[in-house]
Amino acid sequence: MLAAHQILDTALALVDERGTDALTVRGVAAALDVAPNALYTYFPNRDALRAALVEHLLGELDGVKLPADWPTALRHLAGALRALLARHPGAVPLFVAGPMFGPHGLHTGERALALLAGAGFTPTAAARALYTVLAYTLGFAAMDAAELTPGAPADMDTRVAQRRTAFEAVPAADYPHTHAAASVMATYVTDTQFRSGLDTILAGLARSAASPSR
Amino acid sequence: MLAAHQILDTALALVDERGTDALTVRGVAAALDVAPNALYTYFPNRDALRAALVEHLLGELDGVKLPADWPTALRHLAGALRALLARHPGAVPLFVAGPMFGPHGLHTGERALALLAGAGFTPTAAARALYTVLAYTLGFAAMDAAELTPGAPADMDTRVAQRRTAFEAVPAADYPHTHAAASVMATYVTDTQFRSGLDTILAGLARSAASPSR
DNA sequence: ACCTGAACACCGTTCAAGT
DNA sequence: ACCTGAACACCGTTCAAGT
Repeated sequence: MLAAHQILDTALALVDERGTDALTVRGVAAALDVAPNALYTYFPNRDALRAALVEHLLGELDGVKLPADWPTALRHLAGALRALLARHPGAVPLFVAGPMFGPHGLHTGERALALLAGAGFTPTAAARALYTVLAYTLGFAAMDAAELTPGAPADMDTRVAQRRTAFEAVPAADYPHTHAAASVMATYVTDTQFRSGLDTILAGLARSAASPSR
Repeated sequence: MLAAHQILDTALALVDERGTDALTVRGVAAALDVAPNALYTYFPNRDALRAALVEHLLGELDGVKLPADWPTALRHLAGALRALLARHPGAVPLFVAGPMFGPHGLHTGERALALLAGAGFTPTAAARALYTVLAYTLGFAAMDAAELTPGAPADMDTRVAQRRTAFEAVPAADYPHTHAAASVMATYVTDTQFRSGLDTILAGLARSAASPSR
């Protein structure tokens, strides 16, 4: 007999190995040696399966520790989400299309809001801060995932080399600044770039946290 | 006889009217009263058509004026991108999956980098700043677009009302902070929230722009 | 070069039937 | 309740053929 978690595990394996498009009802069913329509006992349709997979992955964030120091906590949270999406690039389009606000998403969000409230943020400021960090993290992960070919080798050296090749192909005559900056950007390990942007946001938040409007 | 721009116009109309999934080779061909495979004269495959549509839309950013004051310029640029994506929510997944670095994307990027260089940013700092703003804008637009149903009424009053209903459904007992913040967030016109996050980023950038590392 | 008809290997989903 | 066989209306793409 099947079980919902088996279906989700198989779906995740397919997405990780062969990319977003491999997540098909028929493909998952075949991997489970089952008729395609067998899955409809557990999920009403394909989108429900996708949403359940997102929800399943968001569960990993439940274990993230959130220290009382709010910038550190937001760094941990955003870092964990980014790491999660980086581990499953094929799942990123599902997150983008989807329900960040299921039970697990709400639970993590609630923890973050509670933490910010404890740090002196008003409910409004806390919600805005969290939303900003979330949008940045999701957007960054999306651009990151878009660069990865479905079943390609994703080790950092290879990626940096590929980025360099791609960026150096930009004609320096037409795009001088792009060419100059691109040769540097290729060497940025993506983690470094992610933290840089996140630190910028946290610095901005700290500034308004020091003002009366917080 | 067909033309590439006709195909793209039709594809865009389909995406706008019926959502991302309506962008199919056969659907576009049918809308043009043409056999499905006729499109292969102009695009080698479906992904090329999608990429061309993204590129076509990015062309709208060429007209964005970038004043010398860099925070204002970044506000204009990010605002124009967000407005573009808000006008075509069904196209957002294409941007996310896709090639922000075609000719039009490069051109706009180059203009932004030149502007930041003129404001005293090093190539490295300029590239990082632009990437951060881009990630935030794309992530925000993605979450925004995910909320919209394919052919639903998208006027602001309706959306706020729907958001309120959705957020108020969150049980206050389990998620007190979420519930409290959510009732406020529902009333945020999305533009206000977008500018709030963007201002946070710009404030963070201004801080590092004042330091020697810029 | 540009378009069509026909075909291939896929999709998601439904329905009736079996256990 | 859980699964299957068969069918439906779709996909993207290719190939040979026509103009």
